Amino acid sequence: MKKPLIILTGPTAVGKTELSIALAQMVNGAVVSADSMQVYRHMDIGSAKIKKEEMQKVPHYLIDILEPDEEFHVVRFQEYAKECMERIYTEGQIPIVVGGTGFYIQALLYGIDFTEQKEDRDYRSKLEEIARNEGPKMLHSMLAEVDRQSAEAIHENNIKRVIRALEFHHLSGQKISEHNEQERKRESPYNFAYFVLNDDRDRLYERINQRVEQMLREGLVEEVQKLKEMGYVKTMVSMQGLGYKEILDYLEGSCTLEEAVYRIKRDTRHFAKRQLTWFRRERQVTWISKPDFDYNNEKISAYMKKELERKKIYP
RNA sequence: GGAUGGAUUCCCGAGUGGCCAAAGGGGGCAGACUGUAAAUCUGUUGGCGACGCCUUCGAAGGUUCGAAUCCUUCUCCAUCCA
Repeated sequence: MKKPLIILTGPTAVGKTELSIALAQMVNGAVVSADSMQVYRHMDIGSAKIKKEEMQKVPHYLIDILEPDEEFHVVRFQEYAKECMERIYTEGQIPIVVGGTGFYIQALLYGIDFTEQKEDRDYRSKLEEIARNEGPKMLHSMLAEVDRQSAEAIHENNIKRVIRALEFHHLSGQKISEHNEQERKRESPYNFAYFVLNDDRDRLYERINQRVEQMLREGLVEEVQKLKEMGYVKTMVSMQGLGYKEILDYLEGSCTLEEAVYRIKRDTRHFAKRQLTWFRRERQVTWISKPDFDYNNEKISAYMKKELERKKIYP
């Protein structure tokens, strides 16, 4: 018997958080955050983290679990999320995965196997050096030699992914392309509903712009200043988050505040678009277009409930 | 009133007789993605019954086989002189 799982996702700033509480209360759910930035403590404003009082006693997991100098990635997410879900099931609740990181959601939903690997820091930096000194072409042709298929699929300029493919081969002796192909065939071990909340593009972009302004009013600059004082620097994964890297640039004097804000807005819009591209590709998703429900969360909740009943997820 | 510089495709901006539907950047749109994913990367961007045709480079005329590019007049903008 597959266990129930509800996913609520969508592009950034579409209104997931607000809806998640209504949903959780309706089905006796607990929220598992699928967000690569909200895991970090001291990063509240820029990551649009839910506030304690907004939670309304709905349990939330994977928020504020790491310090900003700690590394976080899919594998860790997958591991932690599974643990949280076990606990939620034993409490007799339904896990609701809420967040915008599609890759994380996929890894959890399909239980993709990343095969435990220890890192080989040296090999990696060797590859990075090759890319720097001899150019991405060189690296790409190295990949072509060991894994033709991957080389064809990955553009030579995408150094990060070329390196990962090379690293995968180096560490496991296998081709990542073959591994991926297998993983793609997986069936989800859960009885799930995958909701993607969406809005008209224009409205979404407008909301993003406004939310950035709101963050500024709430003290985004001060938040980043504090992080900077705590010793967190641009190279850390956490500081690569939207809103953080740009304000850091401003605080270091390499651009004006106006420029930083412009870039945050623009890049957040781009990000939202990429998220949408990802969700479009996912199988078995239920799209929820806000205008179809007159922007009324009660109507949306009622629709979700019907879907859950239809799929025998709840009750 | 006079002088000079400018007006280019959604925006900025190159182009100064044919190789120009027009470089480059931005923005938009689309896509990829399996251990950094709020990351990283790719494609596309005047219209169409598309190896061809049609409409675009402030406006109207003109020169030329041929004009975004040269000439004339006009409109608007910027700076300077009165």
